[in-house]
Amino acid sequence: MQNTAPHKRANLRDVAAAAEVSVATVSRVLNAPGSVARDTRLRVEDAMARLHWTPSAAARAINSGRSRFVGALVPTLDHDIFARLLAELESRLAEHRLSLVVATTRRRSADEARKAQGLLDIGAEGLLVSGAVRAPEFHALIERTRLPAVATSWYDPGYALPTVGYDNRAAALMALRHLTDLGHRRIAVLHGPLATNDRTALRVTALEESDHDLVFHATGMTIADGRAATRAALAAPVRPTALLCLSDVQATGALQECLHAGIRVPEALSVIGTDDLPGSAHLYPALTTVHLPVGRMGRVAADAIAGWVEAQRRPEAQLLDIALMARDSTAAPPSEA
Amino acid sequence: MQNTAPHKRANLRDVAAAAEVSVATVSRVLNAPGSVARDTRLRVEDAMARLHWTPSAAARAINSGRSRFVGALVPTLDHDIFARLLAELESRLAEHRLSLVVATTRRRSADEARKAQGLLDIGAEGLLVSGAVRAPEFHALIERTRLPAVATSWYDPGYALPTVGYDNRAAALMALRHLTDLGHRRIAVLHGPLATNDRTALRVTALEESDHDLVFHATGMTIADGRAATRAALAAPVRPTALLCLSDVQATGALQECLHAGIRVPEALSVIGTDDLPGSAHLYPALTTVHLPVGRMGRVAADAIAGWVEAQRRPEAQLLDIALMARDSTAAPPSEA
DNA sequence: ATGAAAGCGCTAACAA
DNA sequence: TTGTTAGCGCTTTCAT
Repeated sequence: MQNTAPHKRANLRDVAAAAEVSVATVSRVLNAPGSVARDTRLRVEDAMARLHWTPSAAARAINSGRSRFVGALVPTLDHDIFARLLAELESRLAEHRLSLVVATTRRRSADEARKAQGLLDIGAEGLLVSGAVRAPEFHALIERTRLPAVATSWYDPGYALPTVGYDNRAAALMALRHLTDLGHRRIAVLHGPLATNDRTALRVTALEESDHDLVFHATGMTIADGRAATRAALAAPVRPTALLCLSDVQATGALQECLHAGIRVPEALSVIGTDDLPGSAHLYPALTTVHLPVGRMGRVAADAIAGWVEAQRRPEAQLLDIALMARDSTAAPPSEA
Repeated sequence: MQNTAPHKRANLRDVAAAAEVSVATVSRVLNAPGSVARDTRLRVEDAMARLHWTPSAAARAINSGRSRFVGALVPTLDHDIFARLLAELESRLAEHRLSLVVATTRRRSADEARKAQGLLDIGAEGLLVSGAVRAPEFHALIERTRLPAVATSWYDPGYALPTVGYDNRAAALMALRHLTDLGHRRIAVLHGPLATNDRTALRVTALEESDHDLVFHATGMTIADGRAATRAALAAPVRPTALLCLSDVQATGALQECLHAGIRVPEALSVIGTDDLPGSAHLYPALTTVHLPVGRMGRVAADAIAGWVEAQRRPEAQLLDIALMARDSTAAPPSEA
């Protein structure tokens, strides 16, 4: 029989008592171990261990005004690109001793503001968002609270939030250039929804502004959508010699459709993607695509937001390099059509 | 010029002052609105809005002893299966007004205990882990702290933690049965690392214990690994007529390899997977596989942990159904070999 | 229905 | 180097 209370979690006072020091000393071995005499410190640490004590994050937060976590607002986790982004964010933030709380917006503008508010309510010190946020309430919130927030997946030094990402226009044009350099003139473009995805919109706009005569096919973001859009593109009166897909997922669908339809790639049709997903190099044929540095983007964004919340350093917009990965799905167009 | 303090975030006291009530009343409109007179409540709510006030999560946590978030410990986010699991967890937990903090273990036993401790330190009320956790320190931690924790991706009513998942042995045997029913006798099995993935180990063991004469090929969890292992399997002195892949990723690699090598599937070789990833139905040929209900698992697990932390209801282990998705990558073996 | 006041577990200014 | 003590923003008795 012990006469201590039944089973309450120990607190700092208990540790102080057990180590026969004051609460301040215990707090010191936590926050400034150097300022505590060696054997005092040892006694305290021993007491902490005996009582299985860990400081209460809530109590520390209330005093320090810091919660040590940031929120990430992504449209979905179903797309490999966001999953990889989060993975890198999480591991890099951990190095800054920051945790990551995840929220998904399902591409709904209403969710953007609501979930951002939710993250704020639970004490997020910063926000990471993917792409431009449409909801005006979101921006009002950020402005009002002065919450550090960085946007990823695109680059725009003029945006309200610091951006860490690549040049989406350049990515689309790089793919286009590759095709035209090979001699393609009849090119169909497969792209995702413009209304809910500004990166896609940027890519499409860049292509529209080029002098080339492109046919655009809007579709969804799944492999099945890519297949369907490919069917549509190939059924056009003037059949394209190349398919420019603004997402590797759609390109994957395009390749599948060609396989099913018996169309030889790249001999009869060239296919190029955008993203360079892990699987893209292993498709049949290996997909030529524009590499978007998602992993590095995650790390850079993590450092940016960490620097901001830790040291009040508002980061500059950062442009990350993209690169053409020429593989086996593109070639010169068939000599005569 | 205002003579209020520069720009401090409002607190409950400020709201009370603005509404000309006591702090207790403000607290009440938050926690028991019914017990406050209608127009007092209106006055308070108005003050809250005017001051843009939201309660501090840390302060509430310190008083209520509740942080309202749970942690998820997953090996990686790079695999579609974990990404989908997290997506479902997050959205379902949100319905319970719980947030999700993500931590990845990179399949390292040392990380399991370290990251779990980290989640605890920041105040997680519960833990969700994927698969069996090897690290003994993890279990010691759970036991000592009595932290609600549920394991997903497998089913074992005898495990230390409540499990929410499917029968991995049955999944492997279901795939095997499909092949043998078709007449296959020479079957090669492609599987991932046994040492770090217990679900894989369960599947492999089940196959080993069957009476069938199977050849096992251990490989990694990428498409490239699947391709390499397929090459190895097909180079065997007695060439298999079917490939049983314990992951759809490996099956995808197998299909790619066959495409590259000019091996016709399913005429010359049957390929079956396990997982039923979103893309699997769109491979060429469409992959026959065993469907694992990852989405539902996420929702069920979220409900389980929520019930536990909210109502101290330790959940029962839950078995989820699996199903064979017979598509185009399997057929009877070639008549003569 | 409302208010006064005592904490929750910790940090940090100030003293010694 | 160590201790005392006043908060941090909120919840929760206990009065009224």
